[in-house]
Amino acid sequence: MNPEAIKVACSNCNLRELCMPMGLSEHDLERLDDLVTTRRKVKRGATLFSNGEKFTSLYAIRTGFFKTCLASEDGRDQVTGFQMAGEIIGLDGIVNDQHSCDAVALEDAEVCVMPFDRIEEISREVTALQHHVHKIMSREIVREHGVMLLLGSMRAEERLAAFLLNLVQRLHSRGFSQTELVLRMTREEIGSYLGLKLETVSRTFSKFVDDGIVEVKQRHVKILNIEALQRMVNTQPQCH
Amino acid sequence: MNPEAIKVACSNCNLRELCMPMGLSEHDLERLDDLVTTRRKVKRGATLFSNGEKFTSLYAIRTGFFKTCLASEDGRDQVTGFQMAGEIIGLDGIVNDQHSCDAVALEDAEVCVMPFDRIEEISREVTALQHHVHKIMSREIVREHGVMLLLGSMRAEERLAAFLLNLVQRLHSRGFSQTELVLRMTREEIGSYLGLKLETVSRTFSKFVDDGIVEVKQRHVKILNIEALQRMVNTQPQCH
DNA sequence: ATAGAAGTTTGAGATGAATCAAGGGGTTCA
DNA sequence: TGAACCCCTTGATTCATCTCAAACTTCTAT
Repeated sequence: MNPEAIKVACSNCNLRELCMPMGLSEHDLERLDDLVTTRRKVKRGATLFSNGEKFTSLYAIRTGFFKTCLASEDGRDQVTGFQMAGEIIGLDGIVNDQHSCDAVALEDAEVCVMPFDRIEEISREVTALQHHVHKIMSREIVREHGVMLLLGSMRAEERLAAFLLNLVQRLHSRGFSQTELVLRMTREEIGSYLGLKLETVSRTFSKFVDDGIVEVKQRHVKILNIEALQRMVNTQPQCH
Repeated sequence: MNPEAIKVACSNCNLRELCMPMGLSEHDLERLDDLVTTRRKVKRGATLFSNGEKFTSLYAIRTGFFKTCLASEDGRDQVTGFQMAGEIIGLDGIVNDQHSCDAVALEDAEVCVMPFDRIEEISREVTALQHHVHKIMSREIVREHGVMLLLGSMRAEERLAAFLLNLVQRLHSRGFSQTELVLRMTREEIGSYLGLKLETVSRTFSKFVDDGIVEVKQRHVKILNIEALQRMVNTQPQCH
């Protein structure tokens, strides 16, 4: 076993509690170590995969930050998600053996390449992995339900509040601050995700600042009143 | 083998090309027949499962029509999808072992109950089933991407056009007309799905009628100009 | 260092959809 | 068969967000 292999091994990875190995026993974990054949670095702005490309693998993000986006021929564009360390991307490619969106690195990143036929192979033998793969896909479905709720029924402030809470919660579970975050994406990308124009995102940030709910210095955001954000998301504007 | 068993068997089901058995060989198909333990009838207006309920099974729709919807405590409500014969519902429940949305029958319906632990068990032995389950989940993820694009970037007319085209296409692949359909849901439910108010849905239908694109008699819709609908969906409104 | 590009903020005005309101039509169930 | 209820349509008005525009800030690359 060469040093690189040790470095790569899922069983030694500090993301194992969040990522593919989650919930696996010591013994099962060893089986996972032959799953990740290679790692791949992706420079900021580069794509990990893009629409139409042949699907071969899922990717576990080791470091960095991605967006996935749909771009239809006619110029419509929709960011469908932002992904950070420990999260799995590429699930969209399974159904048609080709990817149906683009995955773009928003900062220099590194991913673990997991060939999907290997995942299916090992899943047949390791029940815990099989179940975990199902959970990962189900989680993505449930996440998207939440985005549909956001896009279908929330107003600009509520959307941005939900977005910030979601980001900060995911960062927190990775050991980062519960109140401070650095946005890796532009206002336009936030807007695309939230179904808003970049000007509206900017104005809404400004309003939050005026209301003393957050501090914003460019992409650095400090949440001063997390309850206010939670109230916005959880409280349907009252009928009268 | 009793007559009921024969009637239930996936291998004899006329939906097998659309549903769980899709792509399975004769031989593999036999294994599926012990998957569906029971069937369940659901009256119009009744729920197949609801938010918070323990997850045990996926359901294949044999007859009838469902909506799935998210209802948050504060009264927000979002229809996340409409499902028809041959489609699988319940995938949302896998991740947390409990359902995270409600599935409501919009007309009297019958579903095949597929215990999920049995699915996982058979999947380990029947590669084709394993792969098909993955595809079903991936397809749902991709479908939801499409809804996000719709909710995030389309205008009312475009949303309704996309909705009608999607419905009619799915009905067509089930042997129904390519141009006529009966809506099983109210304007309000359409609106909830499309992120619009019911009045807007109604007005948009009226506009389509005025433009000679469809005929509408209550819930009966006849598409007169399918190209016009397609153009609406595929053409980004021009900047000037 | 500096120029240019990219990203952000803010203002003013336009607009599409929501809201409020009322009336009509179907469906369902007693 | 009739009546209540639900659903749908349409009009008038309001409002949130978009669009257009301009200026400013920060990053990037030479």
